[in-house]
Amino acid sequence: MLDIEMIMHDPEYVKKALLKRGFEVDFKGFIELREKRNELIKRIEEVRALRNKLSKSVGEYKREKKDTTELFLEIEKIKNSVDQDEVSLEKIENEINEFLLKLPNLPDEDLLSGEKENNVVVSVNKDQPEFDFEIKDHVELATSLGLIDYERAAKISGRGTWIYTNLGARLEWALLNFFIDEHLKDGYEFLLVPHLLNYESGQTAGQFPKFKDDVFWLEGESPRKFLLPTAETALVNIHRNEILDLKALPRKYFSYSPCYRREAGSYRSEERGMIRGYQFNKVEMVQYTTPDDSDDAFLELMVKAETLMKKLGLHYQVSKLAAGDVSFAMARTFDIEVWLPSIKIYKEVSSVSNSRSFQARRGMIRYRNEEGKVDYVHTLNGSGLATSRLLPAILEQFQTVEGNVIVPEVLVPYMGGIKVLTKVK
RNA sequence: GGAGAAAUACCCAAGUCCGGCUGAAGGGAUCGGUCUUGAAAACCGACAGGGCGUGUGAGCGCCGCGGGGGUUCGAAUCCCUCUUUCUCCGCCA
Repeated sequence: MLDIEMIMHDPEYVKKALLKRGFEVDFKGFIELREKRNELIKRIEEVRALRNKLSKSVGEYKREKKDTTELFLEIEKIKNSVDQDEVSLEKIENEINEFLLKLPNLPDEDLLSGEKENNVVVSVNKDQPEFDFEIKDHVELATSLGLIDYERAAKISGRGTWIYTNLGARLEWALLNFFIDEHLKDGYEFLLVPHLLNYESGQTAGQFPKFKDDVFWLEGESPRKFLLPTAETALVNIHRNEILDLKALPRKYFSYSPCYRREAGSYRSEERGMIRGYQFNKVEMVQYTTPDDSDDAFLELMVKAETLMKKLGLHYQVSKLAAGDVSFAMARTFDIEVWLPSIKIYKEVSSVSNSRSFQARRGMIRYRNEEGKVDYVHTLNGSGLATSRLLPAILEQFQTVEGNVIVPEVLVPYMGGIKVLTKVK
């Protein structure tokens, strides 16, 4: 949610900033609604003040055994005078709210405008791996090495799913455990969250109302619940409607969860195997900070995510997203994209974002500053990392001429000492 | 799933039967002070926050006793509804 005062004071600025991400708005109607709202509030409150005063007198009169006929006459006169105004006010408040909930976050000043094409690669780790043999893609490798079973997954679930089998399951779990240990070392709090969330959580995170068709809803649940599309949705909601102590900031959390996404219509031909599915695993980091600290926190999350990639020894690039490619709730996003040799494409395995006060405003997540004043926190999140996309990258980047895969050194302890994935008989 | 009980401020807790002098007793925590070499204890003092409207401002007003609605001149208190927590029973990993 954007700051209403900011819109009221400088609608042109907001309009221009949103245009950078390709979002067109006109605030004229909105400003009129706000003005109308304030007018109504003034009128209603005046009448209420008078009524309160008179009602209080009734009590006093009764105690003193005075006649209250006069008072009741007066109350009767004003009683229904603002009924219509109250109805209008409620309607206007709803309209205002709906409008605000549909506005995306303002992109940071330094972002380029435009869509994906304007993303900028800001750094690269290692050279593209070169192979002097014909490489296999991760589907071939996973199948021949017995790591993934796509067919039986289709049988028991449907398309867009897979089963991690044997060493495949172990490798996926090794990644998760490795990441968890790294975050614990850095002092982040480990939370395992519910996967079924309520509507308010989706609204605060910024998924709803705009993207409520992108998640899986549970039938027959009342109030309705959806499957979390990322642990961020849960983590960013745990302090909803709270005022945090300054001493409690920054808060640094991480969680592992499967991520459930409908990905309606976004399936692309090169996205075979486990590049895009209805369910994938991810470790997610979230920070709550003061506004002053959020830029540092962003860097910290970035470094943490990149460090994991470096320790795995993968070739990747970091992209600074253009305003139009930054998601609805975020002011800035850097993606870490891993190289997939078979399709010669970099695919996102981590997305580090600063929402600034956008989510905090939606969820009334606040803190008390040095002067004792209440202000919104900043929320940030970063994948650390999406394992289900990492596994294909590891298979492809670390494959050998024999069709085996070298296990990244940092994962070997988590694999029970297994250094190479070879074909099982 | 069934049957009960509850939700009051940072925490505990009174008030709810019998609606008005209750924006809410009391205690703890916290903060400030006295005392002390320092600390503890004791004592004294402060301590309802938050949202919204209005005003340059001190302030004033509206809404706030889990959320939403209703009854009433007036609701923490009465009614409806939702959510959550606890206890018991059933079922189950």
